[in-house]
Amino acid sequence: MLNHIATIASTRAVPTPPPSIFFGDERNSLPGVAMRFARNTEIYGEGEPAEYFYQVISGAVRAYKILDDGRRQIRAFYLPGDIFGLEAGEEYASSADAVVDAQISVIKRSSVMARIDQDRTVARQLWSLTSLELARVQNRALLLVKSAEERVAGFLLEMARRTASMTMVQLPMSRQDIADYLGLTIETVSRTLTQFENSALIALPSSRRIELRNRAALNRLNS
Amino acid sequence: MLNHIATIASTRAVPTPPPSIFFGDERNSLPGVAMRFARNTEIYGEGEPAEYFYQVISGAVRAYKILDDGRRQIRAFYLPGDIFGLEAGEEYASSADAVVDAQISVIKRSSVMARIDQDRTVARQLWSLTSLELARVQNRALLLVKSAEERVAGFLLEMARRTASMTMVQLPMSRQDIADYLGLTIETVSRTLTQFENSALIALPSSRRIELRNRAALNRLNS
DNA sequence: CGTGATCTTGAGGGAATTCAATGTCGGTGG
DNA sequence: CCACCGACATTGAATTCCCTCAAGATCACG
Repeated sequence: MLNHIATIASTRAVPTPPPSIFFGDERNSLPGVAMRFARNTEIYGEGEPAEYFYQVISGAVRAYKILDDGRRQIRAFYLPGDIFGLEAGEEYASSADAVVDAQISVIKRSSVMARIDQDRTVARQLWSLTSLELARVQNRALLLVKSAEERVAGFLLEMARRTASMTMVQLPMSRQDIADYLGLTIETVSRTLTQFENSALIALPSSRRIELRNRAALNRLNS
Repeated sequence: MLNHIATIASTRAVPTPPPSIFFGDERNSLPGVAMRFARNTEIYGEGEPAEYFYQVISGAVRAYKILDDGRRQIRAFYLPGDIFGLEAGEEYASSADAVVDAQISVIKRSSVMARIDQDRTVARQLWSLTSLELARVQNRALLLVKSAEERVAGFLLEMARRTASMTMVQLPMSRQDIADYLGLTIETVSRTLTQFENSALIALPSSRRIELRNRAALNRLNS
């Protein structure tokens, strides 16, 4: 929708130095091309030929699917270091766009596939990464059968873990994004967060900054 | 829980002749060893070292996870022809047991991995199969954010497609299994089915046999 | 300082769960 | 053969949790 031309410097702390290589070992790596995507711009669309693999350098990406009735399901958030768009099939199964202005390393799928024959570790990495993605989706599916409290607690803990921050989580995404990721409404997400605040599980210095004040209790909710 | 010793012949029609090979092409296949698992017996447990890959020959298998509070989430049902237990990591991420008495073809993971170096198609197949599993889980996650009607309709259509039966679906699993798969209660599943019956979308000659009488309407619910 | 986007809060309603009772089916033993 | 038994399934009534609709509040930005 909105294509901000200006490039906004990401203020979120990058937890791990994003590797500049996609596949292979250090001696024999496949470098990607860095690209910039403005906030809310599409990276690829569902059903398009899967010609590229991607890795987040900075910013954040969401993969999503729009249902026939207009509802949106966010399938994943990708943060710096995360690889996405790894399709074994010929087409992307989801759409992806930038949550905030993002730097993305892009590599041609065909060049990775060509490397498979020479470098056996590449094939193994493709499998590993897909398997990791599978585990992530299984975990989200687990969230989706739980109560709103459990879902939000699980989300906060996941974000804290992935940004490697012990207590302070800086969210790049809106409440609507969180709601569409957790299968809840924006109001329920908001209410649950204020409830957590009232119970002193978290503090909310601003709507996008969340301080985890009682990890043990949150973990208990995560059951 | 119950370990029936007697082997009950599966009465469910096998939709596709289950292939006897796991990996590689026809000339160069890796055969598995056929094993029998009685109803409700465990095939592997979550956290155990992933030493084998499996393929269903006959019967049905469920992969599941037990939550801390005792709830059970069924992550997948595997039917004849389906391959499961394909872990890239060292441990199984779910438990698996036989829904009904089942014949399972078992192959050592290490023997498959050894074949990778000689046969490049094996690596590709491992990736492909994991990617297929990923797509299946994404689809289930999509179901989990929908209404009870939509979930049950989606489940029926999925089962019809996978058993390649146009109208009559023979369910190997109980209502509780379906409920744990769809993230609903057993009562809601039952109520939704009778509602479908009253609306003439399905017929229920017995609780485990379901005739799809109005696919178009079911598809519409699947939105 | 105004404006639109985002977020929070409130009230009411609805869908699914919970709790409880009844019904049905298949297998087994009298 | 049929009557009983346990497992499984259906149905009903009450409750709960989350959604919907609506109104304010807050924030970012021009």
